[in-house]
Amino acid sequence: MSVRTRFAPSPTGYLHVGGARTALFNWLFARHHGGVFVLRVEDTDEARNTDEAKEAIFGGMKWLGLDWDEGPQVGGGFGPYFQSERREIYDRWFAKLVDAGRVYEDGGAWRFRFDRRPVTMHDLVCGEVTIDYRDESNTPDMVVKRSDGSYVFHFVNVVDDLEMRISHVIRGEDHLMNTPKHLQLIEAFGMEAPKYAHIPLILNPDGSKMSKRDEGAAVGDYPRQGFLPSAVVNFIAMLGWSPKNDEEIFSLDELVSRFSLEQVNRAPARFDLEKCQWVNQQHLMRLDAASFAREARPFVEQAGLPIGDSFESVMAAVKDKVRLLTEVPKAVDFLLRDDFSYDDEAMAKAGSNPAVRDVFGKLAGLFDKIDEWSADAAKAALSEAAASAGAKVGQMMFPLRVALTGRGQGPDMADVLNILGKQRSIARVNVFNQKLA
RNA sequence: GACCCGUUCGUCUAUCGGUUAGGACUCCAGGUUUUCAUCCUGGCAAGAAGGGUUCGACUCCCUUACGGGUCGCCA
Repeated sequence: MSVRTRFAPSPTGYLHVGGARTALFNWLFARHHGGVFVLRVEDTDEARNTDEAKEAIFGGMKWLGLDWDEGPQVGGGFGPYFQSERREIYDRWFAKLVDAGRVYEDGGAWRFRFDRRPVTMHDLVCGEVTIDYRDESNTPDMVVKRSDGSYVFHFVNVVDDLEMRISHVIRGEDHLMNTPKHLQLIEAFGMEAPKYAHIPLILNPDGSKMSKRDEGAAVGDYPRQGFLPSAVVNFIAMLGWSPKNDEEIFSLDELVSRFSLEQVNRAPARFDLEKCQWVNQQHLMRLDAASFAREARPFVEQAGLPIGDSFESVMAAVKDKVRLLTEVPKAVDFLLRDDFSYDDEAMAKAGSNPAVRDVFGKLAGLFDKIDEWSADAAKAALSEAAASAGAKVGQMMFPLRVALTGRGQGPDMADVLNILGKQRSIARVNVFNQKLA
């Protein structure tokens, strides 16, 4: 039996992390088994559907790298993939229920008559779960067709899974109690049910259910907050799934080869933004310099900084120092432009050593005498200046940092010296000396 | 309220009856980096509670507590 999974969002809001993870698990499962991943839009609630939401969902999935083999924009042999366009198919399946005598009219709507017996499902994550349908108060016959003629979720969802030959339904645990209903419907149709896997929900840090508006909930916010899609995917995969060992940083491809439903946990997990950022940093550090520069560039441009010839080496100098891409502009502005400001606190600290004036007074001249500029040569010059002033070179490194960058922290000094080069270094030392005076 | 699922450091998790209960994030201390970050070392920190079963239970069973979910002509 070939594996066919699906993600079936309703376009009533942006893509949130819970939905994204459901999509991810379906996608990973399909890719792992060489199967097919279907995207189906459940847009039966016309009042709440919006085109923006639809675009947000498509865009969010593409950003995460979750491509679909069948669905909107790509087509497929089991379309249409918008439920709003599948009316005739539903009418046909509804007729089967009528013929079988399993539905009855109630107030203009049509209800499905449940079989009053215990229903057992074999969930791939939760195991065997039995719901007793003899207790009618807890399981009233459900409406499958509204009085306005439209069909409800349970009906269209089941019909589409059947029609689209879905083999595995991986969805949030909030659907666990719906499954017996779906099983009864499928049985009434005389069809074979797909396998079900209900994955635990994602909670807020305080344990409440994560929903719209909660911090970190909207996938659409992640790109501009400086996250890499591979990091977000990695992080949400670890919320409810574990490789069962100590590894925790994975690329999308690595997740595909390792993923299995047996490794999905049963307990809900809380969303921890701190760790998500740490995962992002790990992914950033695994990028090669050119890729990092390409990812960071839009953020640097948006901050209004000039992209010079040294851009790639500048990016390489800060690659391992940021958690989010949004931190890049601040980390490199003094390398990309010369009209930066000097931090007062750093200046005060740098100037607190009385030897600094003497040392730096000589430094520009020594720099100027260097024929072949390099970080080592510059440091040697600093050593010489320090020695002649009777100061320790180690104590001059911080002042040098302030002189060249205007602040007390930043990239490695060797990187700064190399990127700045001789003339800019001399100019900055001169500016520094004027500020000291 | 009824029904269902769940419960290991603050958080994400490992453990398939016998372990000093491991790793990671966060935090703290020390080291390296002449700053910060990275990195290294160390530290704080957990089996919800009570009963069973067993030579032995975090692991199996029951009860309670707590958390989450579901009970729509929403999806």
